[in-house]
Amino acid sequence: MFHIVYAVNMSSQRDRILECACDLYLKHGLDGFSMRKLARRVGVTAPAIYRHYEGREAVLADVLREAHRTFARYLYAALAKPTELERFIGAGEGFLNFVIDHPRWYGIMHTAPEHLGMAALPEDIEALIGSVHRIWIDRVRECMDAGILREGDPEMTSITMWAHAHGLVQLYHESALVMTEDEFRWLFEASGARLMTGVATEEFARELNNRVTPRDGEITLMPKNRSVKIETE
Amino acid sequence: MFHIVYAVNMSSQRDRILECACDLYLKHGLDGFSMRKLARRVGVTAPAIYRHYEGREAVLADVLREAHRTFARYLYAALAKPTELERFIGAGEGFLNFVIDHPRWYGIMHTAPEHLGMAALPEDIEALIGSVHRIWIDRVRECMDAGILREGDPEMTSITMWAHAHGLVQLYHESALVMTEDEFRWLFEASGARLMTGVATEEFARELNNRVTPRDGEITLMPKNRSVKIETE
DNA sequence: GTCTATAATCCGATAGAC
DNA sequence: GTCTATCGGATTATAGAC
Repeated sequence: MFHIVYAVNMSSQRDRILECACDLYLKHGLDGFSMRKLARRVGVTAPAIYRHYEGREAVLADVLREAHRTFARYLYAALAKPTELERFIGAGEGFLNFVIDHPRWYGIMHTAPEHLGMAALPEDIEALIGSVHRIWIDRVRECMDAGILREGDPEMTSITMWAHAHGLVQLYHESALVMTEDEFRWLFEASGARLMTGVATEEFARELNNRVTPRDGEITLMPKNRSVKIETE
Repeated sequence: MFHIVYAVNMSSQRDRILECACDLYLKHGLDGFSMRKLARRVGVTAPAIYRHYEGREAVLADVLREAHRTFARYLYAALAKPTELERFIGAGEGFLNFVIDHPRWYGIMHTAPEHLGMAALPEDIEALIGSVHRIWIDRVRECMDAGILREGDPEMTSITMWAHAHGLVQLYHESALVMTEDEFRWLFEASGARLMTGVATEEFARELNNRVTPRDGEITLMPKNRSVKIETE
């Protein structure tokens, strides 16, 4: 009788290292992330890692890639929904689910590249970011067309909503808002609704609209979007 | 002829160290902050610092205190304004000015205490935070009474606006929004106005108000406020 | 109050044997 | 591919002389 061992994972060691690196980062954050600890977790000594990765920076770049890819998948799930409103809400839910499921990944995605030992973000990651921006802006645009959101610059409206969501999450994660996960889910929705309907009285809102400050000269609010393929499966 | 040297600064060394610590942190951030570098900046060797501070944590706590105190002073400036609306807008401007003038201080204020080597925030700093929350919530409340903001839970409305402002600043500081300081000032105001008037169409806003999700059971949205004295001068 | 000297750890990365 | 051994550097913090 033969025991056949398939060589399924020819280059598996790099994958194993990446997996451990993600675990390590997700558990102990950026500060607790060192090549030595990573090696210990993989079950080898530190120099062995360097056979598979150029250095710490390269490992972290892969962790970051994994984070962005997972994030994109959470958002892409909304695209399958049938109506504009459902896709819009679905994108918000995807965001919320991701930040709750993977707070540290969300953290590393908002860490300055220099802090990770990189001069700049790798091109493919920037492309991933751009594509996620595009998903979101497209949802806003189609909701404007569908009469759900007010007419206006979709990019501008996107940023207002993005900042609000991002800020809520940051405050929650840094424990400036002390509450349970369930309470935060409720807060996220309730505060989002408040943003939709506005916080000013109708009277003051009218007054505010009359003193709009138009701005000449365009601002590029979000970095340019590049196309990128995402495995939806 | 005598040269009289007054001993004006009896305990000045601690103050000098704190000043250098703030400089060091403001210039090189949390990562570039070490007792040795601090000592070099002060002009002594590292062990000398320990005569005046218990350790790194104690120094950082003082830096943090300085940051919060300055922040509070920026906000308190708005209290002198004559009308509710001006105090409200003044508080927003104070916030914006602070985050632009002192991005790193804003950063350390939103750094997890453990990351600074502390088990928890010192009580007096927590009190400072509480008093700043109170300033802001009071501004919202009086604008509700004055018919500028919609009636509702002032704490809830505060959080929506706070999250939006905080999120914008975070994105700007981490260069997710690439723009000049002037452009950001414009964006901050324009996006704030959007938050005031709402992003949804009136039709959809009505629909949204009809499916409000009431929540039974109170949530403590912000940590309890304690009173604290602030030097306004 | 400040110094020199040093302990005790950690880090990233490399050389060279196997 | 992995190991041992090590380089060269950083850090917090302390002991003891002056």
